[in-house]
Amino acid sequence: MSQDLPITSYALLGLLTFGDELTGYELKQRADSTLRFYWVSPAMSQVYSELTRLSSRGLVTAHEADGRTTYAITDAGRAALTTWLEETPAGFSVLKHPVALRLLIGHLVSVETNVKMLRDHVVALDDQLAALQEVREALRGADAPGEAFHHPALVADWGLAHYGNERDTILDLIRRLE
Amino acid sequence: MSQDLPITSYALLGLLTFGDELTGYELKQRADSTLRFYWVSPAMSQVYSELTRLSSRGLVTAHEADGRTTYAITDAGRAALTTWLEETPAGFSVLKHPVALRLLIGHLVSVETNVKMLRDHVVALDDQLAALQEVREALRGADAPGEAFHHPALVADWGLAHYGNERDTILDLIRRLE
DNA sequence: TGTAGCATGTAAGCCGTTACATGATTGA
DNA sequence: TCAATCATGTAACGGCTTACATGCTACA
Repeated sequence: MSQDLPITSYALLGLLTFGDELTGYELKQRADSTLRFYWVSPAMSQVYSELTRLSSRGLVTAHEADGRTTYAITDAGRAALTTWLEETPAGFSVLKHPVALRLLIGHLVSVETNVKMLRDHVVALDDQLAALQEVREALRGADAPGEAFHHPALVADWGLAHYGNERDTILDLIRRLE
Repeated sequence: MSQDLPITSYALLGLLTFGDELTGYELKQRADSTLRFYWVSPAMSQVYSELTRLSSRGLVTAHEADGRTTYAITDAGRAALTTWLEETPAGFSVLKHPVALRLLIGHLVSVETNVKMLRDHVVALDDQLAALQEVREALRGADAPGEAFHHPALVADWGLAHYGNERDTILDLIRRLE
């Protein structure tokens, strides 16, 4: 039955479980607005190739109209996702944090260089938080337990806490460096 | 001069700035004990190939003795690292969090399945925290400002805060799900 | 005596990115 | 009319992993 797929492929398939039918282009937009905070937003070209793969396995169906192709998840797709969720362990998260990596070897540069990097990162975190806050707001109205966007809302709250905590931690580090 | 390298290559080079000379095998162990919390711990085979690359660019020198080859950073290596730190922007962190991704589509499975996944993740976080705590303890004695392991200690504290905060957030999510 | 750790690599292959290419539609 | 957005791909390539291979040393 369903051989396993790269996680990104399951992720894209998962974005099709919210009741609508999307083009590759739209799926990429959805990935940009949600997936990128906890996973990665795959390149446009990868979205198309994953859709081709999912389609070849019968996990999505393609519908063509006016030169655009929309994709919908199939029953087999939903089943594959469900068994993936139920039967494979999640595995630990991977954090690739260039700021932490650079601070690790901060002895090579001046305190000011390190502090500047951290301050810039706080600004980037503020941007990230603002973007995520917008996503969170968009879910209001359907985010109660049992409603369509309950889980996305939980994850968005998680993300807000995550990036907010990181902001606090960085501000603390700046104080310790100065 | 120094073309740029993949970040992992800079990371490994950075691990050689703490005053000693390591074999590929030992470098991998150092990566496992520090780098993996904020970046990735490259596969053994990649450590060797990165060392070959760094060596071919004159950023490290190899010394052979008793069938083991140790590597030391060169002045050119230190210079390349410093300009990298000073002149290229850090870029934002990438988080690949399978637990968050799975929770996003948690509507496909039961509350119990979601809660179990989160509980398992808390256990994994505890392991991670314990390992990082050990690393942090090993730095005591040379972690004051100006001392050799000041920056690694700062980053370790960051990591402890990071994973500790995540633990709290997950416990909160479990409460909201139940 | 055999297993675990030390030590060093090669080869194949996948995931994912960037660069390249094309064309329609909409709005300034 | 020109730029931005929508829409869909192909090709090349790099980074990184897994699997495969080899051999030595220390220890239970």
